Amino acid sequence: MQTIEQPKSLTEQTYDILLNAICSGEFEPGERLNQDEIAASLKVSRQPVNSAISLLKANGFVEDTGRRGVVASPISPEQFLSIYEFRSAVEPFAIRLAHERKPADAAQEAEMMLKRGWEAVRSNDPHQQIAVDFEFHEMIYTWAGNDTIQTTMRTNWHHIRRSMAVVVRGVVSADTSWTEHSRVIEALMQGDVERAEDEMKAHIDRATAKAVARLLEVNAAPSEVP
Amino acid sequence: MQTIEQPKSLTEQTYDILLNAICSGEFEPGERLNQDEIAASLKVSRQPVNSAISLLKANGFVEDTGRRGVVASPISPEQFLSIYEFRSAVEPFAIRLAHERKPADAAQEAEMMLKRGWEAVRSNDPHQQIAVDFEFHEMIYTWAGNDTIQTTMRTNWHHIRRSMAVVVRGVVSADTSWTEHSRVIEALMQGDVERAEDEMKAHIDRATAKAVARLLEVNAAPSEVP
DNA sequence: ATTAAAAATTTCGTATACGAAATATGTGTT
DNA sequence: AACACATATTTCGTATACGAAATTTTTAAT
Repeated sequence: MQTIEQPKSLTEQTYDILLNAICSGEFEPGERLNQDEIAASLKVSRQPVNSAISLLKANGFVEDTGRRGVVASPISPEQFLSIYEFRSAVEPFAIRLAHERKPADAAQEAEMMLKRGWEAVRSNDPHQQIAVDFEFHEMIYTWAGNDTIQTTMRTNWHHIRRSMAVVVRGVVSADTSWTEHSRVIEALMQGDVERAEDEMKAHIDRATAKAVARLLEVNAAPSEVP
Repeated sequence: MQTIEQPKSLTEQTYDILLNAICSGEFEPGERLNQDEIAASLKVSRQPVNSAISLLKANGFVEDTGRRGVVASPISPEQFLSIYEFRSAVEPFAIRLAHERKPADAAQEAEMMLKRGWEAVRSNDPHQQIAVDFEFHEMIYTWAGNDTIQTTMRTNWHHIRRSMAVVVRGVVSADTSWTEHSRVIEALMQGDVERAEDEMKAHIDRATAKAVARLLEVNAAPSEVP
């Protein structure tokens, strides 16, 4: 399943840079992406920029407007919710698989991860918190040994990250999140799959609830008129 | 969530054509994709071909070889299994959502779909059977009203289709499949979610078992020596 | 006849060029 | 001033061009 490690092409590098720019909010939802400007600022030709934009479009990070060019996709609460809903089924399933397949040193790995999680909480850096949060869940996916889960969730995560960065501006109560992560790991290490699944389900549901609350809060706030 | 309908660009058209060529087995696993040849045969320049290949790479249908260019990805039983495993969690979940959200005319729609399914079985055309099978499941995803499920599954389905066409060569006992589909719908229409979920789970598990059996059968057959 | 090195060819990634459609600017009319 | 229409400019998608790396073919040496 692993591909040969190639030095990244300009197209891929451009994709990574643009994806990050979109997810971090440098491009606001609805903002147009000008190929010439991007090419100039990255000091590449328009060719890799154009290709990268096709990739972004395929993954839903930009979209056509019916006019010229593309814009960073508007963030829809619907999409955000659909991802969380999706996770509420997939994450507990990943736990079940992880229970069956986790490696011998899973406990140590988990301990280190939880430590890093709490460090991130203390750091008060939202970007750091979002990053480590994903690493925690990715660790579970890896234990689950199912490549489809891993690939699928990685793309979804970028969408979540974007919503967090752009709409919610910051992570949603990272401290309670890591308490919940700990509970999941505890149950999993004790071999109690049912409880581990339930804890994960509860974790996702609580995260959803909080995220939705923030979303409504932000949407309720009056937006400036141009 | 729906994007504005644009007349498809050459890049997108090329992507669709190549994806289909790969999934139908016109390009065998491991076979190289020559950009010049493809461009010439489609009567376009190499530019859209190059872009399309980037898209295929991102979705795992072709991969780098460490040498020049890309090849149609080898089909790994692992990937095939990982998709089925994934489905065994997602499909029952889609049923649960569909139960809550299916439209008023779901019953009629289902009836027509089942009818088409049986027609496909009678037709004895594997391509037709694979296509209608997907349509059935896609109908459920649509009822489920979760765009992430729909998008994710569409890509996965191409991978499944490819395995079917290239490795398994034909659909796996389509007739029992539609008996199972009928059972799912019956339970769903009676409002018995639990049973509908179980039937769907059983359906996927049986499909997996059959596909795996075919896979082993094919792999066991001695391959010709060059 | 093998093998090694050199030269020629292929083929990719990326840059540049071009035409068309979309958008912006200007000009004239009322 | 407000609008209609013409003209200029921008910007995209795609074609073509170019340089470099990979691959094949040729040539030369043992």
